Amino acid sequence: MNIENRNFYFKIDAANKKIKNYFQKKFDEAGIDLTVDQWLVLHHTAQNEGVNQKELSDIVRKDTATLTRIIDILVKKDILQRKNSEEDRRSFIISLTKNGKEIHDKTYEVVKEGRKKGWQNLSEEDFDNLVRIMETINANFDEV
Amino acid sequence: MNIENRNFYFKIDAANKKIKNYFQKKFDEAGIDLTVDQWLVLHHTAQNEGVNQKELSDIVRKDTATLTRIIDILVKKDILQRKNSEEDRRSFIISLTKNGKEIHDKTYEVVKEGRKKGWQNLSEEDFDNLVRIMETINANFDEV
DNA sequence: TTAATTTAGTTCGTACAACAACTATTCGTA
DNA sequence: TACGAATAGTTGTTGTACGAACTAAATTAA
Repeated sequence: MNIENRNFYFKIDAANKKIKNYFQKKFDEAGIDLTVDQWLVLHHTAQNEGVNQKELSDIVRKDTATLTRIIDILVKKDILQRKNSEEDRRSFIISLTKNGKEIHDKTYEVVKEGRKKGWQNLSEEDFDNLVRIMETINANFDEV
Repeated sequence: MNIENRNFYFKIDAANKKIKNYFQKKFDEAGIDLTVDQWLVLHHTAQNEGVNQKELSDIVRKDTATLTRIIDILVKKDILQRKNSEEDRRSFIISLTKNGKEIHDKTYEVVKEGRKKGWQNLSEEDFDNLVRIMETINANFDEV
């Protein structure tokens, strides 16, 4: 196939939406009041205790404006909390509330089930290839 | 790696955003007044002359509500046109205007350049694998 | 053939994505 | 140390995503 006709974006975008919708449906069914993006922020906060919003925005790959709004929602839901940084008065340190920890644990189980389901008929090697391809594309589009 | 820890969605979502942003930047630089999603609708309309909105929504993988709004915008921009279907008075047949054809041709060149750039350091086999993996995931999440 | 159901398309509400403009604070350098 | 540049975070705007409610037309069933 001619390289110019490799419409990988369309394929990736379609799968991306499908995955997101599936996880959202599972959250809804499980009575979990979170969007998939809210969960991503919760999850990466759980795995990176003590980071500020700027650092978190790099980790979750959302710009700071988007992240501000998602954190606002999660704070309202008593899942995350902002604390003033002692080193930098412009910054907030983000962490999970007690409630947030419980919701994360519960939700993580649902996520793991979804990952299993999504990877049926695919191998370890497929995963490695997928990651490599995604990261190569990412690098190809870095800083023109 | 434990299957449950294969967070493929996060990888795919990150690459997806990167690709979309790159193409958008190229459109902007080329003076093309289209979003990437608008271009997708334009492109698939060009390749499927004579379909109605419902059929087009399946083809471009956007729900009918989203598609209605994108078509509204493209009609305002004199790129697409709605014609009443003769078989079904609820339906519109979507097609390109003369201007739409010109914009599609011009823009397609930019898209092809982007595809080449995005696929650097990747092979024919990688493309086949990517397509297979995306389609397998899609199937895995079909109709639970 | 009427009545109930389904379908094509639109509109509404909420959330995410990106960019731009803005405030407050910190950093770099003269 | 004082001033200009850079940085953390917020807000506004436009566009897309999706479910839900809705209209009008087509289809199916009684």
